[in-house]
Amino acid sequence: MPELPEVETVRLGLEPRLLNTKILSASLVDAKPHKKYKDLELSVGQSIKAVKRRGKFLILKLSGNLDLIIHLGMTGVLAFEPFEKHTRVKLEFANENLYFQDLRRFGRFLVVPAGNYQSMPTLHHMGPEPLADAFNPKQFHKALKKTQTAIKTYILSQRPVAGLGNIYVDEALWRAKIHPKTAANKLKKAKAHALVPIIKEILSASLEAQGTTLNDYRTVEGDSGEYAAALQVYGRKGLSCHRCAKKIERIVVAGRGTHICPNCQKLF
DNA sequence: CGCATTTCCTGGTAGC
DNA sequence: TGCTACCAGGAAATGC
Repeated sequence: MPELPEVETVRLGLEPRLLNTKILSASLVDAKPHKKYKDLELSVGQSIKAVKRRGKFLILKLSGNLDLIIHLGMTGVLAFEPFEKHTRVKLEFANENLYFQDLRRFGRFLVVPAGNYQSMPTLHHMGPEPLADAFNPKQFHKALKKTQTAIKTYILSQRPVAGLGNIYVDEALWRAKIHPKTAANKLKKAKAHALVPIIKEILSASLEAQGTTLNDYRTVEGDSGEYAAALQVYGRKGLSCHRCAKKIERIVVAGRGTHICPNCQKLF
């Protein structure tokens, strides 16, 4: 599913084609106006002045002091060629159209006043970008002190750091030898510190591979990401841990399928 | 406020 | 074979 490397790959594909183009029409296709598809008509006649990303959200900065916010959810795909099925949104430009496909309708596509994210709590309270200097060991350790929530759950909340979803959080915790149920404020300082460069390395490597394609995710050009081959725990239930050869297990944390090596990741 | 649980949504698949 | 039940999960809503 689209997490930071996937969304950034999509952003890079969109930017050169959307910059300084005018939205001629914005229409819902097999979707009704809803909290997740809102105020699209306000984007009509506006020009796209920047194509940004914050965590897993794409933010198109529009000329009329508006932001067009796109979240790919689990199955969202953007492309300039029409899809056969599950198209939800079509944006028309002078020379081409942008289509949004979303099989399971977990995605969002909405227009808000620029920078006004009050109605989007996750975006509003989002932590630092993981590849930026603001995400550093000292600050991360400080953030983890704020709650006793399980470390995996807290990272998924986007508050201590932005952009990680179920795949990369499992990968990072395995690399750092941290059990996902460890209370955030109980994590040893050394472990918290170690997790920071690990997160940066995993996300950078995945971005280099254009992300992880398991099922739906595609680049704007329709290509698959190649990072799936590098996954160490996610989707490897019953297979051998690449570090100690014990079998990878699948547990549930905060209602999410969670992959761990029971030998490398002990809960203290 | 903090934290846990439920909801949304649909194609694939396990089980009978 | 054909049906039902359940699973996947990001973010918001709801519950306590």
